[in-house]
Parts: sequence; C-alpha cells; structure tokens
Amino acid sequence: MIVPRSFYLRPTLEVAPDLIGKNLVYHSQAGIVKGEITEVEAYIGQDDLACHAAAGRTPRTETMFWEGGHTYIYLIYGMYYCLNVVTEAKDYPAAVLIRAVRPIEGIDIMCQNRFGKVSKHCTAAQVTHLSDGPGKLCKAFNLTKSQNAIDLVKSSDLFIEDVGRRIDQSKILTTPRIGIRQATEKLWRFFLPGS
DNA sequence: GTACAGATAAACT
DNA sequence: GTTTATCTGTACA
Repeated sequence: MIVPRSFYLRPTLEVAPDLIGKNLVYHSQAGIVKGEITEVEAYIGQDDLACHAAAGRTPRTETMFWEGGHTYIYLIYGMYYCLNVVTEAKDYPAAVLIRAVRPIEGIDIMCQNRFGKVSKHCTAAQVTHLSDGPGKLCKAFNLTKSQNAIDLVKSSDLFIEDVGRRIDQSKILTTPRIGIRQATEKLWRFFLPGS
C-alpha cells in the first residue's frame, strides 16, 4: 500500500525512523526500480544550521516548505543529486534525506544507470554498493532535478510503499549526521546495520 | 580493507 | 572566492 499523506505530516523525528523498512518505488522509462530504505537523516526547520532552509526560503529550498509528502531533490558538490522526502505541515521547512536503499527490483536497470552495463558484467563490489549512498541512490534510480517537487502521495511513478515489513526499532542505530560541519551533536541519522 | 586528491556547479560571504 | 547533506580512482596495507 502507498504511504498516505498523514504519514508525512507527523513530526520529522517520527517519520525518519519509520521510513526505514519501507520501499522506494520508481516507474522509470527503463522499467520499475525498487529498494528498501535502510538509512535516512532528518533536517528540521530554520533553527537547524545544517538544514538548507536555515538560510531562508530560496528557489532551491522552496519545496522544503511545501506540504509533507513532496520530493526535494538538489544538486550537491556539482555532480550528485540527493533525494529528500518533505515532512510536516505546509510552510514549515523539514525533510528526511534518503541516504541508502537495498536494491529489490530493477537491479539491471540500476547497473545500467550507474555503470552502463547489466549486473553480470559488473564486479561483485559494484553490485553490493549499487545504492548505499545518497548520490549513488539517485544515479541508480535515475532521479534528477526533474523529479523535484513531485507529490509522492499522488504520483503513480514515484512513491513509497509499505509492504508490512516489521522493523525491530531497537535494531535501528542512531548517529550524528554525515558530512555536516555544524550541529553535529544532533543524532538525527537512522540506519539498519549490515546493509 | 583505509587514505588521499580530484572532479564539478549552485549558493552563499 | 569559499563552502558544500558526495563519489570515484589510485595508492598502499
């Protein structure tokens, strides 16, 4: 079942760990690509220095202010895209960065997007690390700026599905966020070890 | 397996 | 001009 609007309108620190174990699904040109979310980070409000919206409402961060359930995709380090899921009410800027997924379906499509060849022509290491980082995930799924501001609740091409997978909350580890120079004291990264 | 430089563009000072 | 919510190739253990 597709995750409903109410899921995203809750406090971000509840939504973030709840996303773990859900499937990210994308009906791309090349076919269906699907993966289980295993790692996320929360970015909450204008008081969070690491949150892009802390600098105010700009063209880049506009979708972060939209109603929960939309995508926020931006270009980082000049060459990689990062996928976020917007949370909470309209005009409150908060989002969850999807940092990693475990490939479930469309593995050959992901290999084509990342390495330009099907899985049997890739090394084992390449397949193991297909989508275990925010930039890799977007490349594997072929997500770019053109998928920014999509409504995950209404879209039939890009959405998050709940397959009833039960995650033991005690198995979810919490650490400081990655690559942040400020506000690293916040334990807002959630992930499943061994994925 | 870890350690480093390098690539590259948008947003900000 | 500097920083950035990253990844890859090369070097060496």
